[in-house]
Amino acid sequence: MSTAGPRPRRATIRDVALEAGVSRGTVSRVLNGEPYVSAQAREAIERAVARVGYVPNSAARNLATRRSQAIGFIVHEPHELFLEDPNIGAILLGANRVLSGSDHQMVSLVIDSERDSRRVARYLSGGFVDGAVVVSARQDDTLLTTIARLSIPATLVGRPPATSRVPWVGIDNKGAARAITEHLVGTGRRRVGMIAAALDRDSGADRLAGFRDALGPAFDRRLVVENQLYEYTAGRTGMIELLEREPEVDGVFAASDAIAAGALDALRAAGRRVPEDVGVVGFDDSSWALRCQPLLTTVHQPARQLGEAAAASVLAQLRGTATDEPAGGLLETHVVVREST
Amino acid sequence: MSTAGPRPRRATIRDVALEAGVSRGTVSRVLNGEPYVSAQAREAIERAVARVGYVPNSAARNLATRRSQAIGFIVHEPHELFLEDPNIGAILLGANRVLSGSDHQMVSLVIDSERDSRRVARYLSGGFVDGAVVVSARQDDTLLTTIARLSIPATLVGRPPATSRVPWVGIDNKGAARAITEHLVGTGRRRVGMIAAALDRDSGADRLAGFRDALGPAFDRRLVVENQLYEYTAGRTGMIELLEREPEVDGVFAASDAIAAGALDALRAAGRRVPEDVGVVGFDDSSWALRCQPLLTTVHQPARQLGEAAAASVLAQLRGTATDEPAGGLLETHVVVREST
DNA sequence: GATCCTTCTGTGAACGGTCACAGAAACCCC
DNA sequence: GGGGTTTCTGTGACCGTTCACAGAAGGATC
Repeated sequence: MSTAGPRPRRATIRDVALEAGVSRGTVSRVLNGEPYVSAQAREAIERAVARVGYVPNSAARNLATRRSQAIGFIVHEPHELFLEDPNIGAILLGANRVLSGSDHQMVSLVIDSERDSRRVARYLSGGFVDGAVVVSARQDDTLLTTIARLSIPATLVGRPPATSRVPWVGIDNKGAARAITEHLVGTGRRRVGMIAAALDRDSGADRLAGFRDALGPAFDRRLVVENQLYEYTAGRTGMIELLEREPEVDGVFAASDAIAAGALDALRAAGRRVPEDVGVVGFDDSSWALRCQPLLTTVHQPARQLGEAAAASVLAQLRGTATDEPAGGLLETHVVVREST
Repeated sequence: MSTAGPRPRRATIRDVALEAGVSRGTVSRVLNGEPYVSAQAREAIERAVARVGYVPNSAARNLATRRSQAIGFIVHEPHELFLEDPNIGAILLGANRVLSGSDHQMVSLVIDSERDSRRVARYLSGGFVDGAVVVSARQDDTLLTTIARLSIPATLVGRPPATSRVPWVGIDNKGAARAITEHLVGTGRRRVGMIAAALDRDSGADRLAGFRDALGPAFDRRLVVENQLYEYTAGRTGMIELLEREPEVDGVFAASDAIAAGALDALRAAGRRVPEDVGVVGFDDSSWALRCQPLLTTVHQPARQLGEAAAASVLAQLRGTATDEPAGGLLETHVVVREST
């Protein structure tokens, strides 16, 4: 297939008007479902649209309305994780469902470097999107500053820094972490460790805080292994590290299901039985949890609903119907007991 | 949709012209890096751009140039798989790399129902994208018809139906399947089965054909279990089914790594040792392969490069520099021997 | 029958860029 | 100094919509 050639000119609103014997204005009104159009004109226009194969030109509409009908879905994670993490995936699906339901296009943007960050900032300023859902922003994210400066309607998934006034949706990571740690301790574990991750984000920091809370005086800093990311390999190496530091460990709270899966494999390789020798719990209740052997006890997090809520919040801001509480909404979590404890 | 509130008016090309004391035309030329602009004017304009905080308006540019600077990335799979399948993810990353490198925005579109299909068709006709990369189209896909009708530059990942003249990139699924089956047989297996999937697509059908080829007269239809999708659970149930049909089975070709991972878990649950009792091979060399215990022998597929090649092909079509061979390019694959055989 | 709604329609001016064209300025060569 | 390039600049038309405004037609009310 060679030359792009001049694409065949497509039918415009004028062609439709001509064909239907009315004016552009009337056609526009029909297209946008406005009242005050006679049934007769409406019908003629609909027939004309079909006959000339008219499709609205979005660029022209965007220019005239100064809106793009697109919402950015911004993820601040390495590209790989964006695809691997089922949690982010579920949030994305939820957001997409709500957005496409209200005739908005979702545009995914991944930030994985300083360069990406600038590119995305430029993209946001360029009027490509009317609003944005921001996932896993860091506490010190420059993106949040950009958004505030441009006053683009945006909603965060996860708790923003205290100083920020951006709306958000999230879960009570601290409370949930406390709950699942208490469950773990409740199965009679004495030496409980944690494979933590992403401490530069609210989710990571809060999960560690909840863990510490639950253990109280029994908390031992030595039994906490820290990682950058919520990922499988971090679980594997983290577990090996933990076994070295404390061979007697009999309980592990992994900061995510993927980490737990890695930890389970490391434990198996080390000849420990789960749950007999060591109890393991995760966080997320993502597809990893059901892929584990044994099936993972974890915190169910309503990831899809988080995406839906965030998208709905952005749309509400766009319509100007946002309730005026800048604070965020917390969605419910609960502990799901399976076979690993 | 009610009032969105008047966003603060942003600087336009006219403001820049005024500020720099030149005309719109000259500003436009500088912005697009055209020659024939004096150093003096160029400098004044660059300063003015910074001073007024000018950002080009894409809708206006798109309208005038009749281009959108966006390329669709269309995946015809269930939403879940889109996120779970690391193979698709790698293709996506490759495509994105090439596209963002040449200043195009990639827009992902997932088709998961007849309704989605229509929505995407409308999207394509709406001039939202200048071209498209299409992944995992079915053999009878109506999408291909739409693309042909609109004559949108597009490239398929995977071999299209014989009748279609759309450019494509892919791998030799049949040859690769034959090669890995031969490897499996070469380790002394006598009763070799296959967990096949996605037979309605070229990849699935070709992998089965290659398997059949390799076995020759030893091929036994009874030892082929069929599934809809390339997914973990299909591997698990497929393996159980296979063990029921033929308890003596000592070799398994899984149509994807995810399927192989499921098969491995089912084999472990059934008390079979891998590779001692049963040899297992997969396909893709995705992140699943390294997550398996034992590590999976598989076919390495250059997924990322497939994405890059497909994107490059679309861009070439857009520029009109496409070589005039409508046929596709085959990328190399090779067998990676690890621990499971 | 004059007045006032309500319903419906057409028109011109944006929206913010690009592009072709015309013309000015500078340079070169005889 | 006249003619021909080459380099640089400004202008008006256009891309395909929406939107505000003006005005026509018809019905109800006095």
